[in-house]
Amino acid sequence: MAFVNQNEILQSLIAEQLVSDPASARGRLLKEAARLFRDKGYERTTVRDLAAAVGIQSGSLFHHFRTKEEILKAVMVETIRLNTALMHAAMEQAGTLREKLRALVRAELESINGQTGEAMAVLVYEWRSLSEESQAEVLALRDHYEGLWLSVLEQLRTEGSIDAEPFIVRRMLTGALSWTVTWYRPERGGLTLDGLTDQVLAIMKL
Amino acid sequence: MAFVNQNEILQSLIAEQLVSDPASARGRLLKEAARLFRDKGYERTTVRDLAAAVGIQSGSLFHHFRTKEEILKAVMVETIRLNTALMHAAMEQAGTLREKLRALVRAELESINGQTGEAMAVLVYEWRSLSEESQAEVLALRDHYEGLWLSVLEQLRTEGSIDAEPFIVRRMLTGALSWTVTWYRPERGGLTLDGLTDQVLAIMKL
DNA sequence: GTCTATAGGACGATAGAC
DNA sequence: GTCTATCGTCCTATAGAC
Repeated sequence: MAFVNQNEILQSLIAEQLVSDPASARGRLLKEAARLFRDKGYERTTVRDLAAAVGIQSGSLFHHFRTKEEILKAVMVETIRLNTALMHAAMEQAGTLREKLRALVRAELESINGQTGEAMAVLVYEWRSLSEESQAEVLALRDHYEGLWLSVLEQLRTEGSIDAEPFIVRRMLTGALSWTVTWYRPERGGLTLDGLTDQVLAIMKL
Repeated sequence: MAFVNQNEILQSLIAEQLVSDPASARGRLLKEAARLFRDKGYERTTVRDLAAAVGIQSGSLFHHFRTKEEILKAVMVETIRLNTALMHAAMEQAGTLREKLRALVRAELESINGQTGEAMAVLVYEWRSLSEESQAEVLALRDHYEGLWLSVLEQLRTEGSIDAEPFIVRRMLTGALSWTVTWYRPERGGLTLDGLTDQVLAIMKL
């Protein structure tokens, strides 16, 4: 990951209009929305809270988004787009299969506990707040992301490096890694993101 | 687990008034509340929904519980009490350390995906809906439960059977196992609870 | 693109009869 | 212990001026 220019990836996604520029009005609102949705939950966050966080009145919000739910959906969609691109880049730099798996674990831990952590938590905890139609759209985006994982795990299975079913391994890892957001505090405690990645791989029979 | 009489444990907890009798008015309400809170979320579940689920009017609810939040707290408290007792019994029947770990994994998967699954999901996903004072009370109860896990994992570490830090292994397992509620469907697919337990242990380096 | 003002409805909780 | 009726509050979203 140290050799991937994460900012270059972000800039190219902004240029393609796949994610909002964090400096734009829309981008700033989505950033604040992610924080509020994670901290208070989607239902307990009011449009007044959202508007106040970017310094406007609640009525003005509806000039940018038609409904409150559209804001939640935008947070999720842009987060998946960004993280899929980051993960793809991280994996391509890895050589062996084992290194690829490590790169995936490291990148997902970084997504969950780094800059996009608030939005990733929203993706997990506020899933039910999304309408069924929106859920279907977001799920379609996730398929690419999950495909990266499954491809690596299936190859590890084929060469005999893992015993369990690849899709089950992926689901267990999804739960284990996303749960870190509830307890991992890099600032106090001394465990770095690389150290945490080491621990995950030390638990696994590889 | 096959030799533990789960119903006997439940009956003794009812006798000690640590959990409500599922046949009582209070017990039936808590069961319906767990289902509604899991399906729609705490915030989106109204007191009118809760009352309708047990066939009374919304005003009548407040004869049994002072506030809506008190219902959420009761669901969580009684669920932890029951599952701590079940897990304790499951572990005592196991011989070796490795068998104890398997018993813990099996028991937690059963809590999450069996009868108390709805309430266990509420415990994870609706945690933020609880006031800070209530959170502290429920956390105190969880300490016993977590102590059972840590004791086994630390012994496994001492004998060299696991490489990673016990408390990190437990947290990864918490995430992985609780996440199964989002995808594991025993009815279709053929994977039994024992099969799922096998997969979890097959992923781990033991 | 932001403001003020408010429509229109849903919510948690209470009061008092039975 | 349940009912009916309703209070007071908060919510999302809209309307129209600037």
